[in-house]
Amino acid sequence: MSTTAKFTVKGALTRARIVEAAADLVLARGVGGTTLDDIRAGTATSKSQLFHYFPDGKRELVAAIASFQAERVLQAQRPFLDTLDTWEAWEGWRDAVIAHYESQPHWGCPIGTMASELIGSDPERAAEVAAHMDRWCGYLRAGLTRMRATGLLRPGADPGELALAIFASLQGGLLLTQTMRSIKPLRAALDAALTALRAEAA
Amino acid sequence: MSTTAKFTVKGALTRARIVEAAADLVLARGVGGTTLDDIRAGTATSKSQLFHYFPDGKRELVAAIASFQAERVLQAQRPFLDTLDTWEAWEGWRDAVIAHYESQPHWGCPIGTMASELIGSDPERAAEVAAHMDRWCGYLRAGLTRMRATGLLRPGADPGELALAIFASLQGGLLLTQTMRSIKPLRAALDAALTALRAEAA
DNA sequence: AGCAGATTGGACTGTGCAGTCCAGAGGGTT
DNA sequence: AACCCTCTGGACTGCACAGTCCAATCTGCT
Repeated sequence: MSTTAKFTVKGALTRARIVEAAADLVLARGVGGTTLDDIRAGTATSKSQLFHYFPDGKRELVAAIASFQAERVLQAQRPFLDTLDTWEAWEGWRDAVIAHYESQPHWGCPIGTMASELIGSDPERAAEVAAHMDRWCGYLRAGLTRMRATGLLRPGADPGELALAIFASLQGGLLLTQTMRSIKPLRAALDAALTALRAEAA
Repeated sequence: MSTTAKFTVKGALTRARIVEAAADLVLARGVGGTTLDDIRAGTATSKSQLFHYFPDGKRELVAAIASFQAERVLQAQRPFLDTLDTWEAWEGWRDAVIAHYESQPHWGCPIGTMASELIGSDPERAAEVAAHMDRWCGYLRAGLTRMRATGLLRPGADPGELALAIFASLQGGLLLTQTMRSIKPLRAALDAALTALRAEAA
């Protein structure tokens, strides 16, 4: 995290370049469908660089990609993500999410897709990815908790369950968006999720 | 489909045995994480049998597994799936879905997981899997269409969008159920989806 | 300048995997 | 019995891939 003494500026730059390009490749072809040689070719680097910056090989690279994608996707939801305690913020968030995924060359959620793929082949990496998803879902829950505290949600509402439900709609919508090659499912899913949320209004 | 003249009874049995065992392996470890040797070992068959019954190799086997899993998962939703035109039927369906996935040794949706994994590495197979998902979603839409016709849903409701939203909740709930190793997300997602559906009541 | 460590190139290794092939056993039809 | 087609066993091939290694170059520091 903070022990960055290992690389020079140039090195850190190269490392970042590798992660970013590799992230796109993995997003398009999946973890299993992307080889180190693909990444090597896509970044104009050599095998030794890959293992210089990621001594643990593909595993470590995959973990770095997951962090990078998580950061990117959370960033796309700012500033709404941090202030999901009004109805307006939720609407804004919904629009930001749709706009972000609509703009991506390849549809589908980088995080959810990786989690789903890795869970069967590399549970440890899958757990790391799942942690990013938890963090993400946590923002939703935090907003809902504040909404209940401020009386926007009825006292009996369960922020944890609601956050899970909304997050599930998001992930499922993205899954369908990917398989159907259309943004429609995501939009329908989020609209329905917010409708369900409104049903918990005070 | 109907041209079953290729195999004897014994052969068809062996083939079915392979598909069923392979389906479990793939469900647990993913397509990319399951090798033909794993399947060979798990079914006590030989390499030549695999290619005898699936001349196109792993691709054909994967397609067969997808069909098998689709059939199995649709079957678990009967009889509700065919009569989703009352509120009671939707409640029953919800319970049947949860009960089915709760009883599975490995959580997660066999179909959705395969679709997500294959889309990056084998688009043709992914399209086949997506077709199964469309069929599935079609049952939901058909029920909603009848509900609108009988006046249970308001005339302005869009059965297609609602079906997509509910199906997305289901798939997303299963994705989270898989990563979080708990049935809770699925239950929360389906409850919210049905709440949103009720909001469209006439 | 000269050293040490960071950085890079690319050939090489070992293995795990899908797919091939052939020889042989089983079983049913005449 | 003789025949043929289905079914089965398992060795073998070829390749793709993750990971290793060493030598060369660059960069910052003194």
